[in-house]
Amino acid sequence: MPNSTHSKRPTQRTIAAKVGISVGAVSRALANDPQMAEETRALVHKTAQELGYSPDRAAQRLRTGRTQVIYLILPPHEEILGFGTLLIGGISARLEGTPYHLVVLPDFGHDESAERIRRVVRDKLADGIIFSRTTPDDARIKFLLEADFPFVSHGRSELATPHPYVDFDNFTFARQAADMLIKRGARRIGILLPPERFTFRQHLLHGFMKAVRASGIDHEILEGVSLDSDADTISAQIHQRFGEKNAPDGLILPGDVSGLAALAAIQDRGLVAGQDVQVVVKQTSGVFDLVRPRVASLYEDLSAAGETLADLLLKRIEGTPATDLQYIQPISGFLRDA
Amino acid sequence: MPNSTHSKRPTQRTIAAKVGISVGAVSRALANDPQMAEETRALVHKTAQELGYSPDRAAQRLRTGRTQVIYLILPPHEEILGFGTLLIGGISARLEGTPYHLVVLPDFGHDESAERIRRVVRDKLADGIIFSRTTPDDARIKFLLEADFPFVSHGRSELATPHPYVDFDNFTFARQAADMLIKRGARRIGILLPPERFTFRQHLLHGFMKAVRASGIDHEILEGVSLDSDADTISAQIHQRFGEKNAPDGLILPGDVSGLAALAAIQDRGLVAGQDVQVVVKQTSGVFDLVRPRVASLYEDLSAAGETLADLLLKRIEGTPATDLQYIQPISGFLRDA
DNA sequence: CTCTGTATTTTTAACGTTATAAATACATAT
DNA sequence: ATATGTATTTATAACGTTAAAAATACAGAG
Repeated sequence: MPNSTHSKRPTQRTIAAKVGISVGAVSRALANDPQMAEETRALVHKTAQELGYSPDRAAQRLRTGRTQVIYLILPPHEEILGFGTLLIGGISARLEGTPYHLVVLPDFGHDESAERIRRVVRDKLADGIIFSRTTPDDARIKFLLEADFPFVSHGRSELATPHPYVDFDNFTFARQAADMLIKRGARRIGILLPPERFTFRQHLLHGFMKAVRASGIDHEILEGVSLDSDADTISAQIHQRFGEKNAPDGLILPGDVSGLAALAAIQDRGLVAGQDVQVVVKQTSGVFDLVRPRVASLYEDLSAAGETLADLLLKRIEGTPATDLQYIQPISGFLRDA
Repeated sequence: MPNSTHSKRPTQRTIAAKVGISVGAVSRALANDPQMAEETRALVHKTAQELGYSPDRAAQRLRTGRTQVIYLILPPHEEILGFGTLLIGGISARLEGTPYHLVVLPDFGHDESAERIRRVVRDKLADGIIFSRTTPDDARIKFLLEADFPFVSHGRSELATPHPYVDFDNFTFARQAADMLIKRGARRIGILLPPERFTFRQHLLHGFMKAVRASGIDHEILEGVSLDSDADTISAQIHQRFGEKNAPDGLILPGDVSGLAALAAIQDRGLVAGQDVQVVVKQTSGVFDLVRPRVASLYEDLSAAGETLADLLLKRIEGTPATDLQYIQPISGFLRDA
């Protein structure tokens, strides 16, 4: 007999009985329908408060079709330490005080996130979706646009139809990082990039090339590895590269884990970061404030990104057009190597 | 807008119409009620499949009171890198294939997690709750036991009534860590502990003291800081300690961030970890595989912890008694400093 | 004093599901 | 034939909410 907690929870019916009006009237009073008498509304609100009433989400959802749920699909890869937690923190901060709940679904496997999104839409599991790691021709974005389902992507696409997004300014990051390396006297700079398919690879590359071209500096893109390679692979590859001729003396690492992996490789080679090799990393977690030797780092504020993602999504759900919901997030700060 | 046939989601009514039986019969067939004829059941399942039917969660929830939601309350502090993401990954892995959804709520502010839990219970927002950072006399646990609401805590309490939990074996961690330091020739070992109020502080302390007493080694608990102090504070405090007389030459750091902070302080003092000061850290993220100089580390597998938390919670929801749902998670591996 | 308009409230009818009671069919025992 | 089961299905009601239609009251206009 697990049915111990007998219905002690107040409903609109409870309020209606107490105030002496109909349930429908209570519903509309709580919704602040201007058609209801000011007086009645106040009384209903007061007694609702007294009784500790809170609406039944299931009933609302069944009746209205609005789930009051936001879905967040997390990428399987964590090349950024605490990526998920930071984003979740930001989203939740924005959702605080709204009736929205955040459902989190990590995306194991490869590209099953498309399938997950399909199910969320088909079964109307949420009012809106947030996901990350977009591609220029992102199938998920196409699907969601087609289905006219509210979403905001963390990252851009190159589709003709505009869509809401929040994206870090990776172009400027890469350009500034390259400029920093050059200013410090690097002769040949290298950059580690994300896998080909992701849009932000292009942004990083363009920023990098912009600085490279302006200065005419020797450069390279690290081969055989990407931001998504596991730490050991990155370490090993960079270690090897520094054993070859014409190795770079300046490195751009757009992620916490890859930054650490590169530093480890450099050190294992007997080189000193900041001296023999200039390094600029993109960090989100703050680890590089604690890692020695200190290296220059630029911050991407994922918590703020999360807040903006949620903010734009709520606006999208309320009908704001996509063109007003596109945000490129600036670099939020940087730390000089001591 | 002529639709009605195309975009409408199939319901039990759709199935009933197609098969030619009543809605109630469909419901029971889908539930595999043995009272239903085998034949009918099969037919209903088949057509449900064909129509792409999936039950409406809101309706089920309204009718049955079961939300099919698990709530995870994340601590505000992230002394462990990626704590949230790892735990979420584990929980989600276990929940995969079940009808349960994971709602994540980071706990900003101080101890508002008690308030959040109260609301989850009062408004029946979930079928079960997971939370962490327990105290010996944890108010949340008392409340949930009192309310007879399913939960599993990540961490133990010292309450008389048994409750489900998953807890890392911090006792053994601290004992082994201390033994390692002693074996490496440390003369005075120190440990950084969590704030007083948390249960796992005692476990760490007891493990530490067990090893200390057995060996009679000189020892200390780092003062003026805790695991929850921010990285800068930890760094500064340890830096200062190493400038005083009788400084420890062996350190136990039970967290990623504190480990990094300590290493930074040691290095900033001109000392070498692994040489002048022996260090053992507890890591969950893998960062210490990448940090130089290498230090000894013991792993806490948070992803596995998440899976167990979810597993025990599902069992609890199904009525398994609390005494069968208590798990102390062993150390999952260690990395020797090179 | 009826007519009509306006303000407010009540009634009705769902949303999709499931638990319970009631009904049906058909066999077997009396 | 009537009663008594047994197996299966249907009918009914409800979970709590809200949108739409219908009803009520009461004002001022004619």
